[in-house]
Formats: sequence, C-alpha cells, structure tokens
Amino acid sequence: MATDSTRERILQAAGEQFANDGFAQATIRAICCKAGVNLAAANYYFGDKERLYIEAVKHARRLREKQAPLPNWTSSTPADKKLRQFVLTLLRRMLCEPGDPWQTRLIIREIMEPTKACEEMVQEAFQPLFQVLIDILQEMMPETTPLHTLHHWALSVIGQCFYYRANEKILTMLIDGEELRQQFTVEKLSEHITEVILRGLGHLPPISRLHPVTSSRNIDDPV
Amino acid sequence: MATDSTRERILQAAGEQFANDGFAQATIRAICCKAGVNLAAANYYFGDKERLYIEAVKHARRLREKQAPLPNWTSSTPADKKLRQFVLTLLRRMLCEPGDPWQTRLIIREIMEPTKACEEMVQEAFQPLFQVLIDILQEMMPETTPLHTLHHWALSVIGQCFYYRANEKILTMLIDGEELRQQFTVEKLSEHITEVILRGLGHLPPISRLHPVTSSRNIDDPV
DNA sequence: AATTGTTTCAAACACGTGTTTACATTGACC
DNA sequence: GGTCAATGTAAACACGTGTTTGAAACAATT
Repeated sequence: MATDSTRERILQAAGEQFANDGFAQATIRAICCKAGVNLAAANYYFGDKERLYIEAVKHARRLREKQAPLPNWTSSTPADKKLRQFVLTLLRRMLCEPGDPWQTRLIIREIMEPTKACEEMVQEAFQPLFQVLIDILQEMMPETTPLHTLHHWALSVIGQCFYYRANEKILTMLIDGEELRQQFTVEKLSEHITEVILRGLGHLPPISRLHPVTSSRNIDDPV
Repeated sequence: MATDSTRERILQAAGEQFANDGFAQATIRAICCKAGVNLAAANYYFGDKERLYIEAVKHARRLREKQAPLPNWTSSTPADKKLRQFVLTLLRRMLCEPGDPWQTRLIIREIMEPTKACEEMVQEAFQPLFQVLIDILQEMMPETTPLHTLHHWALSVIGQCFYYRANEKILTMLIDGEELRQQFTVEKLSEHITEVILRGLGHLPPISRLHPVTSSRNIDDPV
C-alpha cells in the first residue's frame, strides 16, 4: 500500500527530528517537510504529536537491536568471552558506527528524560539485557556474592559504555581529535572496558607489578 | 539594594525551572511566578531567555563546587587515597544529597545537550578536574603508560560516577527500591567504584581466588 | 519639593505551534 | 461508470510563548 510508505516516511523523519531537536523543539511541520508529506498527515496517521513520538522511539529501538544483536552463546562459551562480546555489542549499539546514529541519540534522550515511551523500552529491552549481564557476572564471581554486588558490577559495565555516547560533545572538548579517532574506536573501547572489569574480578593478570599493593585500608575477603 | 534580591530570586527560580523542564519547556512566566516577580523582570535583568539560562547554569556550577569541594592533598598523600576521595567528591556533586539536586540536574542537562554555557563550564570546571584525575592515575601506573591509556582509565572512573545520576529514573525501574536506598548510597557507590579501578590497576588483592584466570586471549604486558 | 534615574507592573504585540476542518483526489469494488 | 471509503491537501483556528511598551512607583540627589 502507498499508506505504508507515507507512514514509514513520517516515522523515519520523526525519528531523526526528535533525535536532533528533542520532543518539544521538533515541530510537526519540520517532520512532515523532511518526510515530504503534508502537514496534516502526521496527525492523520498518529493522532497527535505524543503518540508519534512514542512510535518513533519504539521504531528506533527495534531498528537498533536488529542492527547490533547479541551473538548466540552455548553453555560452553566461557564467561569472559561472553562479557567481551556483551560490551562490544553494547558499545556498537551506543556508538552505532558507521552511519547516522539518530536511533541511539533518540534512545539516549528517552533515557535522560523519560516519557511514556520509556517504560515499554525498559521492560522490552533493558531489563532482559541487564539480566543477561547479571548472569554473565554471576558465572565469574563466587556463588555467595550478594545480588547488590552483582548490580554494582553490572552498572560499572554499563556506565562505562554509556558515557562515551552521552558525553560525546564533552569528550571532543577534553581530548584531542586525532587521539579520539585513533584510540576511541568501538573495538579499543570495548577492549579497555572489558579489561577493567576482568582485572577487577581477578580474571586477568594485573596491569603491572611496578607498584605494589599499597591499599590504605583492609579488604576482608568474605569467602 | 533591592535589585539584587529580585535578580537572585529570578536566578534561583530559573535554575530550578530549567533543571526540571529544560530550556525550551521552561517558561519565563513560570520562572517569574515562582520567583514572585513580574513577568518583565527577567528580560529587564537578563536581556533575553538565553542569557538568563546561561547565567543560571554558571550560578548552579559555582554553587555545586562550593558545596562539594575537593579536599586539600599534600605531596605525601597516597595516590589510592586521593582516588578514593576524588570519586567520593565526584559522586557527592552528582548525587548531592541531602537537599534538592536541581543544580546537578541542570548541569547534566547542559552536558547532554550543550549550548553556549557548556564551553565555559568545561574550561572552568571539567578540564581542571579531568587533569587532577589524570595526575592521580599517572602516579599509580607505569611511567611509560601512554596518554590515551590514562584517558581511558580516567573515563572509566568518570563514566561509572556519571551513570548513577544520568540514569536515575532507569535505575528505579531495574532495581528494587529498598536495595537502592540501602546499597546505592554515595559512600557505598564510591567504595565500589574505587575498588573496581584499584583492583583493575593491581593496587588491591583480587576479589576472590575461587575462579582461576581463564582468559580466552593473551594480554602482552608491555612493561 | 522637584528632578532624575532605576525598578516594577499590567497590558499588548508578534510569532510559532499543534490541531482541526472542509474540500480535493485517489483507488478499489459492484 | 458510479459509489464510497480511504487518503492527501491547503487554509484556518486556538493557544501559549518571548518580548516590548509605556506608564506608575520608588529612591536618591540636588
């Protein structure tokens, strides 16, 4: 049908506009203009601006998950390999190169300023993904590890990944452009983040033995 | 002068409104109403909405730095203690409990969606803070460590801290409220984040020896 | 007391926005 | 070909917003 074409065009244009300008700043006029359809078409297909926004967010998330899916693991896949691939996938979704990352920008916006679209997104996508990460970490830590400790480590993983997308603009002001291009690729970042976690969990040899343990307080290993 | 009083009142009200609603959504009418001054007063004192916003952001940052300053260190202060206190300070600024954290919400907004106010903020506050962190890390890592590696580790620290503020709403949907209240305090979070980094750098004993090193690839220690 | 500069105020202006409406066009089905 | 529902279009509407204006209230100085 031709209707699907206009509907799709509006959804695409709306996604880009909302990602760039936010919900309030983006105008239906600009969206319809970019989509090459009449002003009233958006309201005709989606009712009002808010429902259009919600649909655009859902659309963006579905797109993004297809573009960067988690690999299939077997029961024999080692946990640290799963962690490595998990981080890589998360970063791919965040930074989504190559191509225009409007989907992720839109999702980040929704995370920072949740609307009605957020709840669906969390339950459909974030909650399961979070659980996958928890399961991986659980394999790498003692059985007796309390749940909140698993949560802390999981958020350490996600936090590091999230930062590079969220503070993109700040990064370009703090770090030289050439260094960013060469050392802050998806591959190198995922490599670094994985190593921070693996070393932290004692699954990799320490980074150097030049500096001995000089903790200013004692850590009692509960096991 | 009485003029200073109204100016201050507008600045305070503007900060709260902009923090809650963002630049576009916040209205001068609402700000002046909350401040208890006439509608035209905002334009009278600040010219236009954008300059009011910029002043509000500057005001918020200055307030926040006074409320949570970095401690004074001597040359004999051990690096891991400095790191611990750095993380604690950063988290205090982010989460700024107790009290209404409108200052931080406004700053986070500016980070996510930079305007003219951002450049001043980065150069006056973030750049120096970033350098302090780099210096601390440099003390804990081999002399030969390349700059971009220091940057990676520094961003691992900041990223973990940032996440808890930025994704506040998401956290409440992923993690039980009671657990959040008990296990996600500023003190416990800073403790965890510091330990992730210290263990990663080999400055603390590993978390457990139950699970042996099972890396699926080799790490060549360049030193 | 008069004057001058500053601050406050209510009202109005100009503009952009989401939404609606009434009409035109299309396209499938009998 | 005629009918009718679905879709596309342009214009208008209703409302909220940032900003301006011109006068009133006030403070300080002469």
